[in-house]
Amino acid sequence: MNSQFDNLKTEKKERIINAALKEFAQSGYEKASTNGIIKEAGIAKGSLFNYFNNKKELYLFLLDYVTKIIDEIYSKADWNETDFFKRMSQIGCIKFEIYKKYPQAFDFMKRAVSEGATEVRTEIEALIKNLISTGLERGYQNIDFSKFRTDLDLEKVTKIINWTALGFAEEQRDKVNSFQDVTADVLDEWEELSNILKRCFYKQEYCGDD
Amino acid sequence: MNSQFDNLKTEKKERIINAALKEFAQSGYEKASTNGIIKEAGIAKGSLFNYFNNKKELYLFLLDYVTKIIDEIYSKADWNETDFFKRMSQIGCIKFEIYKKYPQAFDFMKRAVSEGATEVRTEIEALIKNLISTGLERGYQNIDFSKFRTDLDLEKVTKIINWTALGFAEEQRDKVNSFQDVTADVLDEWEELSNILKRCFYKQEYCGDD
Amino acid sequence: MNSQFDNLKTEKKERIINAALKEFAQSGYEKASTNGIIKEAGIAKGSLFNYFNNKKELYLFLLDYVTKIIDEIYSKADWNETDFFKRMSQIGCIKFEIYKKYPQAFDFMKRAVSEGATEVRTEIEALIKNLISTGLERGYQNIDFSKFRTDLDLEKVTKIINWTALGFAEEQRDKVNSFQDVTADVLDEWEELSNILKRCFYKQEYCGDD
Amino acid sequence: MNSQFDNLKTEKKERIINAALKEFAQSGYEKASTNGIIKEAGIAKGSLFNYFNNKKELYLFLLDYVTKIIDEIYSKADWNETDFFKRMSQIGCIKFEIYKKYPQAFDFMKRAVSEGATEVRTEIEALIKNLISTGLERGYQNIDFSKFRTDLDLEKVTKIINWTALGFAEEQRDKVNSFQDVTADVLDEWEELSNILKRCFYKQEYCGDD
DNA sequence: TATGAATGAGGATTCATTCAT
DNA sequence: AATGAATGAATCCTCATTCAT
Repeated sequence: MNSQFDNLKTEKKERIINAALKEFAQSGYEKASTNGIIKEAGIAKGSLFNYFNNKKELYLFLLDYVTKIIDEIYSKADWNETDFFKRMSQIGCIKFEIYKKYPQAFDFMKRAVSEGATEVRTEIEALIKNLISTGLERGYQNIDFSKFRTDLDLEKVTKIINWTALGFAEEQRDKVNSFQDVTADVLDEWEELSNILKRCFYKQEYCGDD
Repeated sequence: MNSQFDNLKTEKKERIINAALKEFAQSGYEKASTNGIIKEAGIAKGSLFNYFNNKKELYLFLLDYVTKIIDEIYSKADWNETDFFKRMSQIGCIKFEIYKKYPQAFDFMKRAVSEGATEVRTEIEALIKNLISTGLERGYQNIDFSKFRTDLDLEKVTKIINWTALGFAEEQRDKVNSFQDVTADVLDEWEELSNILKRCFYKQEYCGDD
Repeated sequence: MNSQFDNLKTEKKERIINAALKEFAQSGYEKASTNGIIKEAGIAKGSLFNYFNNKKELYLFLLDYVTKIIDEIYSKADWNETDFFKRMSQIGCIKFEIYKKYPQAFDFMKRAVSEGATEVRTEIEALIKNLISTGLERGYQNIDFSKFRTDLDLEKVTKIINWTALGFAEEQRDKVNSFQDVTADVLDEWEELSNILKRCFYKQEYCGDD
Repeated sequence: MNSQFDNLKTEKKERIINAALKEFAQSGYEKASTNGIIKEAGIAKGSLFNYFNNKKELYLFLLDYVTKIIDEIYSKADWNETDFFKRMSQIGCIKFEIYKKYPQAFDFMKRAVSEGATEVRTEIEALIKNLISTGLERGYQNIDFSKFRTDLDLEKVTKIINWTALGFAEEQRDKVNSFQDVTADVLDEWEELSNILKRCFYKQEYCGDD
């Protein structure tokens, strides 16, 4: 079980976690090599299987680990900000900060989303579903929806905005591939998109560009 | 070569193609088992390698096969329709029709897009690049962009619409997972989204829900 | 059986024989590909197995074929020449002539001698033994052994000469590898070796260099 | 690498080495079956590939192994012996002793010399070239060539003697095939050949049969 | 008689997992 | 608790041989 793994020194634990995240992120579940992990982590073959009974258990542990990191995003957000677009920008920035801190975790998660291995797909999908639902729930907390035009279906409008944000994020990710160089440019471009959306979906008095 | 495969009876060819599409869609390139394919297709171990010299060649053949199916979409579209949203609906419907005819091909393509295997990634990326460029080119052919508001950046606006369409399609796919039962409902829902977008992005005189 | 093969047109027979000789010479028994043979010969897969029940039978047929070619060597020699060294030179020259006519047969034979495949080794060894014994028997026919010194064991002396000839031939083969460019030089060098041997093993009155 | 293999118990290492030598000697590089080796050695399928990454590496290891055995021959010879024939006899005897100790190694080497597999041919040829050059160099070390007649080309004379020795060795090997029973007889026969050669090639004062 | 598609045993190699130390 | 050698099922692929046409 994990009790044995938990009792390890923090440094060793991190070494193992990072080695495993990296390997799974690079190669996907099935192709990831336990040999690669133990080599990178500098531990013995048997040890890995002492800590985690098998590959799947290790993968699921990591899935749980990154979930906690994602939770960090939400715990850091300023839930008093009531403007929908400002909240989105804020969360985007925090995501980015955390990415710089735990890059492997993000690469792992990115890979997990498109993971095809039947052995773990179910768990990943459940996690994603959960993440999305609680994410939306928390993401919409304290938002002042009264700024939106009342002649448009609010649910649909927020969907359009979310899809736009998602599409934009995807586009940026494809463009940079490693989040190293992105900063102000990306934010500026998002600002422009935000303004278009605001002008369309907000009541006229809230359309100011600030 | 494929000459031997081409000479097979249509029924057998389809059995093999579908078995392979299914296996690759489920497991990805590397983990897909040729054993699984021949078992599902009901052919002998060696036969598959008579038809295709190796796994990669088989995969590339399938990639070509689905490309042709995608081309079918465009060849069936009415390129005289100048309204952006009507064109999108039309292509969406055709896509859907073809999906019902070749469901595995779509799952295969979906998987291919996020395929990580280095052995075939180059080919996939080339194909995608080609698909996107000719796709956009053809997709925007004859569109009357003068209907759009001139005070908004047209490029960004079309991006928002495309992301919305993509996000909506994804949502529907996740919802139904097998496209068996969806029809009018989906179209109605898209119509509603379309109307919101039209009201926001078209000049006022074109916002009629026609 | 071979009756079916025998009834083939000469041209086709030769095409098949040469293709097979070439393939076996290049790749050895086990690694030789029946596919390679039928492709080179321009016949159908099944045909080869109509003519010869299996790979081994084909190989054995070729072994027999080249044996007949070797017999040609002896049938062409001038058996009235009684000088041991002149006879050797003569046979060497004839060998060389025939090599130029049937190069594949020689390459095949060369490869056969060092063939390791257990499936055919027995037959090859029997053939070689037979070739050597009848070869020696015929090679020594009509030779005037009275020219040799009587104080040396004749059997041993002829052995030494044969080993020298063999060693020399081997050396030349390694040097040229394809018998294309060898001619006078080789003969001259052999002449020199012959003279040394003559001076040692012939009675003094026969040591003249011609 | 070989570190894992090196750490094995001597008995197991020898079992594997001998099994592999035997298989490669019998079947040649390409046709040699790793299955055959592991079966003969009594180890698991995967183990062989733990010790040696692949077939080629195993083969190259064996090539190195037999080279060391050959070096043993030279390290045991008495390099103060200046008589050419005595030196040859001596090395011949040592070779024979070692053959009795490592029969498979000799069969392996014999096969290697005529190995056709392109995958290992380069390495074999390099080894042979090295073996021959250092072999000749060491073999002729301290030899008193002044014993030879000066009216004969020394280079050619030594060649004749070497070819004779080689031919004789080959003859003996073919005769006994397992070297179990040969001893004094062979030496006696070689002595007789030596005497003939000495009487022909040495200056008269050194022809004593001692 | 000639064909070539179909077969399947066998090839080398990989890798998660076990277990004696 | 930690180790790493041993395992063997599963991987893709080859090829001599068969057999229906």
